[in-house]
Amino acid sequence: MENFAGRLASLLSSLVFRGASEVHRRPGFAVALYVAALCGVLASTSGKGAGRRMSESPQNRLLRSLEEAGLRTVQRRYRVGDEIYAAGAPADSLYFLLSGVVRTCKNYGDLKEATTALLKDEGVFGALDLDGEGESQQETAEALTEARVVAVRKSALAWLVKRNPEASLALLSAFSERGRQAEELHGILLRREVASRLAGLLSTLGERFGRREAEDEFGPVTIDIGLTHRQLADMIASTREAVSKAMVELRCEELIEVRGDRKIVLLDPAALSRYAEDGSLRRKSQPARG
Amino acid sequence: MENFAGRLASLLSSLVFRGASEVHRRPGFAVALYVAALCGVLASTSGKGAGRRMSESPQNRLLRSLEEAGLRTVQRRYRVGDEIYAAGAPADSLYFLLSGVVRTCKNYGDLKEATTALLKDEGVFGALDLDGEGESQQETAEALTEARVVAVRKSALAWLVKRNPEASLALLSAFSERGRQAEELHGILLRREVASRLAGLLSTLGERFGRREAEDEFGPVTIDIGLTHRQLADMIASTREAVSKAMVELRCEELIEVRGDRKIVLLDPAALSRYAEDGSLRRKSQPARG
DNA sequence: CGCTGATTTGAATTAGATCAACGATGGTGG
DNA sequence: CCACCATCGTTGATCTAATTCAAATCAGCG
Repeated sequence: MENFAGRLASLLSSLVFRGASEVHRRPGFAVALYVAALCGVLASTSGKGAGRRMSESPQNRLLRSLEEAGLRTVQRRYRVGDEIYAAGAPADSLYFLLSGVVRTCKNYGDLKEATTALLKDEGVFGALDLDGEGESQQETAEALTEARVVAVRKSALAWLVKRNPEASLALLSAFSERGRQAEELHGILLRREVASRLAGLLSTLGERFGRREAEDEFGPVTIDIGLTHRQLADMIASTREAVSKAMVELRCEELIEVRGDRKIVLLDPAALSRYAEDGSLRRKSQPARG
Repeated sequence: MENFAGRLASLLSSLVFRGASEVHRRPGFAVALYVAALCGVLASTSGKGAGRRMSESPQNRLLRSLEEAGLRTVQRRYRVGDEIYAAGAPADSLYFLLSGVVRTCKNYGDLKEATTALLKDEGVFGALDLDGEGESQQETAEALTEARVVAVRKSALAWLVKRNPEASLALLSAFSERGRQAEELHGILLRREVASRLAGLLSTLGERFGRREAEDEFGPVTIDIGLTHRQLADMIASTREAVSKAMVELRCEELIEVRGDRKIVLLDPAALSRYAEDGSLRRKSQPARG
């Protein structure tokens, strides 16, 4: 397979010509590169392993590349409520979520805080760039459940990106996934009524954190994380009380249901997202327009 | 300089080992790579040119890499109001703005539309990923002024990323810049009062499109694009009328001024952004708290 | 058991969307 | 050049929806 030869060639050439100048700045990297080359070779000679890698998530491929390059990464475990980083902390690393749920939130107005992103089991967070070394985090990240997180220094990622094209693609993919999610939240915030925003939020939470009750494609979906009304409110720019009232409304419409352990069940995801679009269900059956 | 040797080595190795397998799929690419290698070498031997390149914007470096690789890119000019792509169009390309102002907007609820991004003279737009080839655009993009735009097929970018590490960094940088902007807009949308959201919006528009009146660091800033109240309203999830009233309020507070040609002048950018944070200026001098 | 924090409900208040009307502006076509 | 029309900016009145304030219930936890 040319894949094998290609990887070997590019890794070696980087090593010989470019890595050399890095050696005095980053002792140990030259060795790491040799290791990387060897690992790459060994991995791709095992046909089955290579095949499985193709179906791996981009993030896993990226992290594996880091390991293979022997770059030091810090994996850490957090418990419920633990702070991963606070606003103002140096933004010199990116964080990759391996398992658990993490949320990032922005503080503003001195006492208000707003959840800006919610990640589960995968995804990158931290200031999403590779250059802003000197800057500081704009938001706070905390674990909502037990979580395993890998912190990678941006300089290490930049180094890897320059040498490993697969890693570049993986990182780009991680960035764009986050972009997609941000856009989705943005769309939700544009709705005027609280109930609409809430419906939209629950709808996308269902898509991302949902667990289907049955194998039924359109059946009920349970949102698998416990969220307080306060947290929901923080995501849709509203208040606890308003969320509480909106929940009643959605329950009356039989769009959702709240289980004993506070988890939310979307009874009819499709109708819920329609509700979010239309602002409400005032006109139930008016498909014909114009 | 090792830079020169490194580039040559990595380009050639890609060509020999990896490029070979691409040839039958993409005729002409092998030749492109030779050209790229040559251009790279020639460019970096000219000391001054290499120096200038370092200070080039990442986007320019990226586009230059594309040219150097001989990849076909489509540059197009648009006039005021022209549509660059519509929602639903195939999302197989990314668009790089060279000059002019472009806005992207989302339509929802059948007749409402919301501006999701505003770009000037540079920046990437279109669905920001390299993989979603089969998908379609979720938003519409249109030129607000005369604009020059380069459309690049995602497949070409992916191809380039795999071979040119500099391009990867440039693309990552472009993505993260958009991410930053999206986050900023997100933060603005979270404020409750229209006047606050408007102040926040004008504040960031000032940073991005502003022109200082004097060399004074904190002096007035003029927003260099003409925006109607309707367009402002579309960015902060509000209405023309509400924007009109909020503008009066900001004018009374002497935070902004509207010039004859409708351009908005931020009289005190710092105070304006404070206004956005606090929700208002009710307490003018209450720095001590607790 | 008495905390604390989450949820729920209600009443009062206010912000903003909606509706309507008018002058100003700017572009179009005769 | 002017009549015409569409859009823009502005203002006021009205009405809905959401925030705010207040208070009661409930749940988990040390």
